[in-house]
Amino acid sequence: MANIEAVAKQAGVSVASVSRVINGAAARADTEARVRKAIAELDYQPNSAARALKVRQSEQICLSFDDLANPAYIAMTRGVGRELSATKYRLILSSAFSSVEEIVKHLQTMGRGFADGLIISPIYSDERITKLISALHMPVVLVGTQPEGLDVDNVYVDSSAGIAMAVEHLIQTGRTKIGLINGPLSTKPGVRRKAAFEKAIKAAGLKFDKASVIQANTFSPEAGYFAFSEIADFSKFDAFICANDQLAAGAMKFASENGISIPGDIAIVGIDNTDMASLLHPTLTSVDLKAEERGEIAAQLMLDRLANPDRAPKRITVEPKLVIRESTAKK
Amino acid sequence: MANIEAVAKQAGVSVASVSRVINGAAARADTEARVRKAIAELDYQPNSAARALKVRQSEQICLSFDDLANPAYIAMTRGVGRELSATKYRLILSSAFSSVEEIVKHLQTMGRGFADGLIISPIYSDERITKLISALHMPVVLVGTQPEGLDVDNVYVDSSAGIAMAVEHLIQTGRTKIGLINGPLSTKPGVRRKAAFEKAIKAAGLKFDKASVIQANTFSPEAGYFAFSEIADFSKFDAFICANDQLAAGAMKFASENGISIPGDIAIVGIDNTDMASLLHPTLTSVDLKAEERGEIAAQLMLDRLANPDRAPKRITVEPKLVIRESTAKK
DNA sequence: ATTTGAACTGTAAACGATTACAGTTCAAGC
DNA sequence: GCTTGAACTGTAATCGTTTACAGTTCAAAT
Repeated sequence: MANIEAVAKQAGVSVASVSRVINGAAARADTEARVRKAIAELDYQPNSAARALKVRQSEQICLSFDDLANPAYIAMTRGVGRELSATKYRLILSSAFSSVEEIVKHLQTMGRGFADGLIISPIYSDERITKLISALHMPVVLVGTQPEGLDVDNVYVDSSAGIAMAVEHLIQTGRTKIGLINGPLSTKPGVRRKAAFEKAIKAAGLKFDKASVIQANTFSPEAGYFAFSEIADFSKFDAFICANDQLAAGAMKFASENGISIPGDIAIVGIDNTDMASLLHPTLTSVDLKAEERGEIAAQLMLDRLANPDRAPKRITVEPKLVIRESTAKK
Repeated sequence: MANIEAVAKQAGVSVASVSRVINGAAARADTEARVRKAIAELDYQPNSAARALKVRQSEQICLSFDDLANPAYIAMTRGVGRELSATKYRLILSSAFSSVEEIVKHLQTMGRGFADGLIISPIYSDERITKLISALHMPVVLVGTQPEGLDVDNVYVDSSAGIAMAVEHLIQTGRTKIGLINGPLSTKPGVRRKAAFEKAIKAAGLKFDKASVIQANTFSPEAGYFAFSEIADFSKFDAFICANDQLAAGAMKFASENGISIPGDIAIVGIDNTDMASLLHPTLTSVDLKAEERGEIAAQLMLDRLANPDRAPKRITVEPKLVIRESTAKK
């Protein structure tokens, strides 16, 4: 494969001139023409490793999250990808972590300068992760709740506000016996949603009952199905908020198989407003946490930070939005 | 940031020794200990660009496909990612192409050696792409139908056989007036599914009517919904095969909104057997094209090829499987 | 024709690793 | 203590770029 020296020789100029033509610096018209011709003749492509070594930039941005099966993260990836596609930066994906160990290991290999920046949306909270992130010699944008002692660019969505909206909406449509199908408490969203739910219930003037929170052990449809199947007495409830749409979909499946009418007997609201929400039957009321938009914003923050390394960390807050559909129609 | 020379100085050895310790070559126990100590003290991480330049390997594999919104590709990504996660290779994602132009442009920048291999699953067929792939100085694994004149590693699923299974199943459950909601004819799957459908209908002894093929203009739920909404006379049909699950989901939504009973009036079978198939109402019979498995196999082929650059191209065929659910229950 | 300064070009030194090759150390066997 | 060969270590060249700096060209102004 031809290198820059071969091109220079072919064009009868110096390597410096070739480099300048490639990188758009000024050159005499005929110099440029000869270089371009030589490049075409030799089918030359600059070596990106050599360039990265010299200019100390990889032109790659790494996106890291925990669960490639979760549509919310896919949406986020789409947002990041779209924002990056018009730039020189490439998107590297690191995902499918099953444990905190793997995340830590991954973050450790991050230090090798193969990426210019890291956009990370961790759902597990662990001190080691916090420590490693702050030791990273690289710009970091954190999507999600910022842990204690970390001060990096951050895009945040107030999911508590979203849950409050959901509770309010359920009350307005005549429900008072509201439950929560929550995700695992080992995750940050799990912890936060539970707290937000309790707060919202109390704020609405209802009394909070611990038994109204049902823990699923993953954020999957299967877990939602199982959670519903474990409920002994559905008469205690007239509505459920589910910690994400997938749990909601699973729960609705159990309901339809077991003659529980939605929204007649039980209203359901999901979280994330993923594509499936409008395809389920009945269509699913869901709190849109704007994953795609958060991805876009994260990418913008990263690009901004890369252009401007010394500015103070920013935090951008995204407002959730309740999208009302059939699954919470008035009784 | 410390480099290998700083480590060497700190440890009182040569850079060569440091490099050898890092890369696992033999060293005296006390040399190794001192190097490791220095590495820890300086928080040293080898520079991957320098390494890539010298050893002529980027340790990155690029996965490229057209539509990040399509769950089938997400599943494929999961397969590739899982297979790669135990290796030294990182996964780069290139996606969200909207046009052939973008794909071509992308493939052109591919030549720069930032990846050691390319796994590509193109849905648009275009001569330029074929040409560029064969001009690529890099191992390529193609997921999908291999175009004329390309001879690279290939993982292939016989979707025609899958469609034949679907037709057969529909006939067995008492349907004879079968339609196809097809994807765009500008894509390879669109073209192939149409041909496969016609062939399967004839093979089953039914007579093929051109009007039974309805063209959607994307592979999305919206397009499926719209396709169904354009059907003037549903009495001409008692079943539809949809070119993917998303089209099927959209069609089913239209049906449920318009009092068309599934499977009572119309049976539906999807293609891809994505996660949503079992969550829809009724649950969706679907032809599993094994996207995740194809991703795994593609990654294996790539790793094998990287370890063994001179072997002849292989083609691996995956068998589709019909997963029967409620949407095609007997009348 | 000469001056002048802008515009361009070439030389050579980096960037940070790997590795061939030659030189050194070291334990074992005498 | 000496020889021997294996095991280890260090020197220095190399990978393919970019870019500071010095040198050259060239058109316009005198």
